[in-house]
Amino acid sequence: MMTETEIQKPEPAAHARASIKDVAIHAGVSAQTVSRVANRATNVRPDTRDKVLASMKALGYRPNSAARNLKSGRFRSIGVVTFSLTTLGNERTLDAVAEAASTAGYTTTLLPVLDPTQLDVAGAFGRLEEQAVDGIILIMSAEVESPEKLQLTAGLPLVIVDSDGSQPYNIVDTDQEQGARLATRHLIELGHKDILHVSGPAISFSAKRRAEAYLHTMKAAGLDAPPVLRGDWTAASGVAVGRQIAAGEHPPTAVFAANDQMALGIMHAFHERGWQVPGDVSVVGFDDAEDAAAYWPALTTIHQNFGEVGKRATALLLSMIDGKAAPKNKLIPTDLVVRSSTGPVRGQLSS
Amino acid sequence: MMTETEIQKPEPAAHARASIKDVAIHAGVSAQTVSRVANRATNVRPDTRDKVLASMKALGYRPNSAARNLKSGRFRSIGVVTFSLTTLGNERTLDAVAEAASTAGYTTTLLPVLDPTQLDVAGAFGRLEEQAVDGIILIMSAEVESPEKLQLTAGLPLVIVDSDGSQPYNIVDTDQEQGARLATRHLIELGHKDILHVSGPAISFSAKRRAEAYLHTMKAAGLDAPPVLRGDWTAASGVAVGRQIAAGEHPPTAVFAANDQMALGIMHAFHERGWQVPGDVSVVGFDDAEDAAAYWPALTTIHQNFGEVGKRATALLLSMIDGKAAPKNKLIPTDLVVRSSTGPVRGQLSS
DNA sequence: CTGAAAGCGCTAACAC
DNA sequence: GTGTTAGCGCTTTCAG
Repeated sequence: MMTETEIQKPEPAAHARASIKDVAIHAGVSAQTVSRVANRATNVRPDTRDKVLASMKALGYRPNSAARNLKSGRFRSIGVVTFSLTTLGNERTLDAVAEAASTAGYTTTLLPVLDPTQLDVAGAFGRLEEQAVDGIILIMSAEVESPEKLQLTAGLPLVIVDSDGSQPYNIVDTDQEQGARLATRHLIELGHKDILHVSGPAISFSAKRRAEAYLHTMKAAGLDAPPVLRGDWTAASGVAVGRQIAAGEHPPTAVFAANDQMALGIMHAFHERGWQVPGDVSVVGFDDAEDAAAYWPALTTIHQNFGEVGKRATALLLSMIDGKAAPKNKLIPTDLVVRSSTGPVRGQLSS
Repeated sequence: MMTETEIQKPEPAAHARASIKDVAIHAGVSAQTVSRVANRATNVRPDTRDKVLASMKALGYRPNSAARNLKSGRFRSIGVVTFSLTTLGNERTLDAVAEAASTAGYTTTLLPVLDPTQLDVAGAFGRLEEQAVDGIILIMSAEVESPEKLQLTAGLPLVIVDSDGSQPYNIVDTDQEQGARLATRHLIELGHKDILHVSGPAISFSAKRRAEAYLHTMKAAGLDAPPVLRGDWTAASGVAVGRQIAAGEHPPTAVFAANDQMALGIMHAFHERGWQVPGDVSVVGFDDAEDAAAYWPALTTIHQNFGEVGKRATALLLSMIDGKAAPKNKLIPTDLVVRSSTGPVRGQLSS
């Protein structure tokens, strides 16, 4: 039981906001005039505007975006679906998306999918559409097993970053094939013949496309490609695979890792084994991670333009939201960044 | 001129959503009944519910969250203000925030501040409050020069991650002092006396607190602390500082870097110089970056529990949004992770 | 169990 | 230049 003398603040949410009406009353004008001032309409007399501005300040007025959204039918926010920010270059793409969106006056709403299999459940994906967003960017990195299920977002504009390209959606992605070709050719041009590829998880479209391009490029050069090894994108898996390579009977003279983190781990394993990089074996990565130049040795890698991918994806989505037609399936080219982890073939390794 | 025979879809935004009214008409019931079904109210006859459900499906009905927000006065979204996702552990904190928020049924809205000085402008920060969020988490990493200005968010619940602690806000952060003490003591216990500290940017509170704790710990052990060197958190700056150290006359036997990226760069510079780590000089980092174990050598570092920081910050903000009182200034402890970059003092370095 | 009415805060359209 | 009216889509009363 509570005593009646204790006055309890009744509002559950402590911040009771002043509405446009309150300001109107306070300033002795109509709500419409307050609205005009808030929206910087020109047809308000200066002294009226000042009066309203003063009242807004006095009452701590801030427009209620829910009401604005309701009127406009727009949320001015784009949803980004991710599985994890901490792996891969997802956060770099997200950063670019957030920046591009912000520049366009949009906010970015994170719609994390805690469990990838969730997406395969109709209901779960359907929930996305209830979110206060005008469109969705799916940074999936291919963890979705059956993208057909994405049909469920039929109602909202959707742009996919990273996909196998077989889906009827708008896709913006790094040109994986071109990048993998660049990496493989670089090694071939250095004279390497025994080039091993360490791929990403089987489920990943990017990994698959990089591996395929590697295979094609080897074949085109008349080289035999040894069986592709597989990591899970993490540096730890790179260490494991690297040790496996280092323990093998026929060590390659060069390794093309499907991402920089695995390349880092692979080099770690090679150092453990006492191999010189690139003296004994050359290593190329993929991504151009922020720290790649500080790895030991500085990593030769394929520069992915995550910023451009994020920017393009956002621009595309925004134009879809505006109902404009837009070009689909934009592929962003990569660049080879030669640093110190690759070199010409030298002697034969003593195993 | 357009021909009249061509029928043009008039909607600017291509996705015309069915409203609750449309469903009501389609199902031959009132809008209320549809609302009840949508909200899983129990008092609806099963066959009525099925009828409504069918209509919802047929029309592709999805509730409009703007309208809901307007009624409820809540957005069920928390805003996260960041300056950059790509540096530091920001994205790991963000990931944890997004996950915790999602679990609580909240969405996470990114409010990127493209230019840190923006925050110092009253108007700019004021805009945040117009966003469709119920509270704000500021992951500032101390790039704000005058946090007093944050007073401007008076209207919305606010939690700050990383701060100098002098502000009257709710703060959740890693226990920087404890971590830096751990790192410094570890080196001292290994017998090191010449321990150099490479700090982060002068503006950063974390950097400042780590440096102070290092200084205190050295002093407490009766050791002289050489002047603190300074990087900008990046691996590149680590390389630069590392080269500076490697070129110096009196090389230290150990270096405590204020973050892992700089430690990586410092080790890179030492390798260039031909120094063994930890044979000639030991290196400790701070953060326990995802790849730290794959650096060469595997980096001894201070594990920051970003996940816990993000989770706590979110929990705190959520309870503030619910108007509950909450403990403030929660500091999350760190752990020392000993790997292979630190060892006992050996011989004197030949310079 | 279901429906009708009212209103959340804002703005477009139209008065004056 | 300013006020009035109406309604965005939904939910919370209150009636039946």
